[in-house]
Amino acid sequence: MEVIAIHCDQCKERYCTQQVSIFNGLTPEENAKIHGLIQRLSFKKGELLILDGQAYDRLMIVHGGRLKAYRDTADGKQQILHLFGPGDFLGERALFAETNSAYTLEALTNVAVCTIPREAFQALLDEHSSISKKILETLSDRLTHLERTLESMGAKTIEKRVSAVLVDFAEKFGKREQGRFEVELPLNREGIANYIGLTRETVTRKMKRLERDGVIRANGNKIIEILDWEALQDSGE
Amino acid sequence: MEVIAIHCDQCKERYCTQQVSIFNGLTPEENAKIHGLIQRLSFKKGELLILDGQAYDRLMIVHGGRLKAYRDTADGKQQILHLFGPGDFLGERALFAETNSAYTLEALTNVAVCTIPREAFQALLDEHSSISKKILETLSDRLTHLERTLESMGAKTIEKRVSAVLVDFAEKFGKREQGRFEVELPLNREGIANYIGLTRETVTRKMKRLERDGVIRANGNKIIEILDWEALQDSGE
DNA sequence: TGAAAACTGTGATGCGATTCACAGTTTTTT
DNA sequence: AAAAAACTGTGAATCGCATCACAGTTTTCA
Repeated sequence: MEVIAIHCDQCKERYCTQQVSIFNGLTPEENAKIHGLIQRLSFKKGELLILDGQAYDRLMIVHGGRLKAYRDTADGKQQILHLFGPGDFLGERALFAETNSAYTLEALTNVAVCTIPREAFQALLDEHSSISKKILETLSDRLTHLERTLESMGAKTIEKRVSAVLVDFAEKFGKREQGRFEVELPLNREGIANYIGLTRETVTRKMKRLERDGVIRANGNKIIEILDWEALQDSGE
Repeated sequence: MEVIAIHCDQCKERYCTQQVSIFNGLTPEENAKIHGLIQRLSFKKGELLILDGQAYDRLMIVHGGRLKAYRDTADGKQQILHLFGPGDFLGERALFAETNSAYTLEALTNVAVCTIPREAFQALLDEHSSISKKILETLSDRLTHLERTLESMGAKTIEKRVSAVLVDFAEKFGKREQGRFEVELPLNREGIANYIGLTRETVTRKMKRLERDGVIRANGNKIIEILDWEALQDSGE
């Protein structure tokens, strides 16, 4: 897979600055100014946006689509570290030092992103403390989330790990539709396995069991309906 | 165990503001002003500073000693999430919202801490963007660290997990002395097990094996000497 | 729409971490 | 310095996840 950047012309219509919470509360002039600093890019499903270890010095904001951040491990697997969706940003590490990326970033769907160079963004931070605060808040949330993930990996039984990741996906990617709560899974079974440190087969078996127990219902491979939210959460605590 | 706060009179002499990187680069007047906002406390080994779920609205900066942050899990174990030492801060979540603590905080040694109320600290952030940046940087580092931990928990073999945590401790708590590199372990075997999601016995066995292989040497229960840094790191990647 | 590709489900087997129990050692306390 | 408390080491049995292999199903793409 190659790293290809395609300029996204449709994106010009809707500014990231209006879609992304870290830029909330800015004046129209400020918005316009920031808009001038932004480069908009789009990528096709499967493309790699950043490679592990590659130099990287921009803040990236996800406009639309889904991304996964992962590292290849010694035994040939991927450890998935984060999933990103619309409104999420990444690359904040690059804001403080000349660092290389700590992971590979892959498009799970077609995606549109906005990027801002380090210098420009640092200037923004100095001028607008509200942006700093938003970013602090987001990083703090991400830490909390990672802590929860870590907790579920360390102390929970395997069943609970699977339940926990489904709850996780449900909160981020699920939606209520005609009374049913459906989640379009951002990863296939193997991806889920790589996310929570299990094998594909084990994830399959545990999810099947949840289905047999009436906790979830599969609708094809990618969509699950959550039937017994309670049971899913309980087994996660 | 009770939550007891003892005022630390010796601490008055040395200000946190001079010891902690987030306050670097401030003028003496600024320092004095911040100093007025700070409450200094000390705790004895084993005391609980904050309980999981308890309301908490201050930023806490570790002046001296070691702390662990953990959550009790359903199966009666502790999942240790962070270890804190001098210069570390915590409670940043409280800066953005009325949240309750996400974990219990316990003193591993006698500790001295400084705390700043939310409002005062928010005002500081507005006035000094350098502080914001330092905190952003620290949170970003903590995320990176947590990502590494997560990776090691998900994809590495158990041996590698143990090696990885020892490297981790060595970087944070180790020191070179007369040519030997010694680490005073911040946790006992059970604590290490709770940190990396294994059992006490397994940690014991893996560490014994590392000792047999000449990678480390135990000096009592609490201190290990690292003999083959290379081997320890390699098995961590 | 139909063929190809990707993904999922499931049985059998083995390995290795957990569990349990208790002896041995280190550390703390007085 | 002695006694108590806390922690560590180790064997044996068990349980559960990983592995391997392959059939079945879903999704993709022409």
